[in-house]
Amino acid sequence: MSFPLNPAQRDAVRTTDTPLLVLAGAGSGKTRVITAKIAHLCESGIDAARIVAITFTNKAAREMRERTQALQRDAAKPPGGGAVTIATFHALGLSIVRREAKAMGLKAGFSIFDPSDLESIVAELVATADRGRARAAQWQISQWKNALTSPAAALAQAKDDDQRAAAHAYARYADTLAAYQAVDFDDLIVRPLALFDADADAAARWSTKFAHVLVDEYQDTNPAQYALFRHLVGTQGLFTAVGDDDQAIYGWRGATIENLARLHDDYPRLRVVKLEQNYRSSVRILRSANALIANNPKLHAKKLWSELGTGDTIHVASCADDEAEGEMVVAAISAQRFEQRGKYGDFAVLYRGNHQARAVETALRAQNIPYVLSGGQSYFERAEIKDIVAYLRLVANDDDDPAFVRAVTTPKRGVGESTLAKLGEVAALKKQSLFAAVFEPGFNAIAQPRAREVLQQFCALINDLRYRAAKEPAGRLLAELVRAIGYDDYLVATFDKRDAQNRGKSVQDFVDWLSRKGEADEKSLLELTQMIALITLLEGREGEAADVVHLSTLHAAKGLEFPHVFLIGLEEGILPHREAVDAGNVEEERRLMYVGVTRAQRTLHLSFCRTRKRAGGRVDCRPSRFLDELAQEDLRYRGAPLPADEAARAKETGVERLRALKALVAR
DNA sequence: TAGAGATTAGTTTTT
DNA sequence: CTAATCTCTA
Repeated sequence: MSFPLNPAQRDAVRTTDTPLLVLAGAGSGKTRVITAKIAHLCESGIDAARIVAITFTNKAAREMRERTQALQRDAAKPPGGGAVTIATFHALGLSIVRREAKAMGLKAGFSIFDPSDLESIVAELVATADRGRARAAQWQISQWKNALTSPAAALAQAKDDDQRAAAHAYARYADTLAAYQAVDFDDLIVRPLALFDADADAAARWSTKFAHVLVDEYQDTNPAQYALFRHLVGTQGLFTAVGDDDQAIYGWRGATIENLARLHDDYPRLRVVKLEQNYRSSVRILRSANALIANNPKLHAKKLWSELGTGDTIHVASCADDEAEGEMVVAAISAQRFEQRGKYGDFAVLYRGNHQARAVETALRAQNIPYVLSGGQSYFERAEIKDIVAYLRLVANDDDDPAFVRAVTTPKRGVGESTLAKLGEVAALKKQSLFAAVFEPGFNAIAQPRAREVLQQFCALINDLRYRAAKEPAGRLLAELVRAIGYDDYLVATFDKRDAQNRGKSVQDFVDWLSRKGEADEKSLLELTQMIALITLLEGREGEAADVVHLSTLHAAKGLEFPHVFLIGLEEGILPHREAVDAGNVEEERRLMYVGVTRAQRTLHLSFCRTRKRAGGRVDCRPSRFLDELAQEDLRYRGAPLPADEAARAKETGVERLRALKALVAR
């Protein structure tokens, strides 16, 4: 870990007087370069408070923070002034919105709506009961926001009725959210930009705040993020953008590779440094990765090399179906762990879509092998956590109607659809929140006495908590809240014993986590509530770095590495995904495969299924075209049984192995 | 209003 | 074949 930087890395670290783009291949030590550069900037006399490093995921931000701190300890030099800001784009945006809330017309306790909160709101705006249609409109609005397209422009470029309906909804969207005193995820980037356009003072505040801006995973920025980046860079124009065009996998979220080309135009003094030495994978793995990605047209040609030795051949397995594939993977993990005296934590199983984890999970559970699922449903998306968070949101912001509805109906307390409908009528009439409508004479007149009483009690509880939130510790209030609403009783009554216990445990973990967080960072309940909306990881558990098999989507695996990687479901329609093929996005799918292959340090297992269960029946599958694009001489067939005659042939060269495989599949 | 049972859709990645 | 939504009854 402490071996010296290579010449290219050193170059990247020491270039501080001109804008810099670092093209960092997979495993080329980019996080190391960023952290070393932060340390270097501090040493060269820049106040740490004037340095910002931006990442895309909370996990990456956390890792960078840890490594920066470690480096500063080693340097035995107290960091001057404040601390370096290390945050995701969205967390950074949140701190801007928070600081400028008043200027944006938001109260301090504004809510952050997640997509599920917005779904019904958008459904109403486009006047549809069809969920698919509502979500399409929601997605479209998000695309427009990330592309910095105004509602008027959106309407002008709308191609069909659905898009026109979405554009009309988009025009009213901002006002609707304002009524709830809420912002969505995209707003965390877009609203600061709007403020900077309208308010020169605020614009200047943020364009001069940082002397150096570092961005990780630059290839994944979308136009809105790029605009924010440019603004933070300001007129001084000093930054370090680190990225890899071969790992751009968020095009569907509006990220555009053109941002790489744009950097040259917007900053003519831009220097480019390439990092091509890979410190992660064996030669065979890299050879296949290079061969694969060579099929994509390239802006900056790049060829990774490694000094880590030839390594094992890459295994390719054909499986009868997804169930067999799961069992094959688990059997291979058991055997390999035994042979190499490895740990479960050395293994990762990667796949295109979350649903593919299921078969592997089943097989792992059958063998009692511990595992973690990353990139699937996150901790904060679990129903029990969202229940509790709904109360917190309501305490922070009583205009938050979605939070009100969720909180008031969980646990069940005798307020149902008809009461909520009446409340909604009054609220709409008076242009008030649901919370405020509870105390309206008009509502009193039409509500059932019992429901009315329950509602008033509920609001009293929320008001009490709000009153105390300013002075009492967040953890204690939360614990009291959970008790006051009888949440444990609700769990026991609603779920079977085991499930109730699990959910109760995760609520308890949440209370503990928030208590610690509140004490450590001196955060108020309000700040913690807003932060929760952005956090996607179970932070508490991660510190343990448990010895468990990792299951992850390819997207969520970016930036990670494992000694042994299993890449499953390599079939046409899955990787590349059918929708992507139809939309002509095979190149992005290829980069996704490339990301998967380059996660592996020592061994790589590829597999595909010949058939797959779907909607009750069975569907035939064909191996992915990407298998053909790997370095065939490094592949070896293994796994599911081949007929004897083909097994003999399969022992020969990789090309023939693959042909034998395909012949088998063709039947 | 709330929970049990019937019905019907279901195809990708996430801050 | 699931899982989530919808409908019906106590």
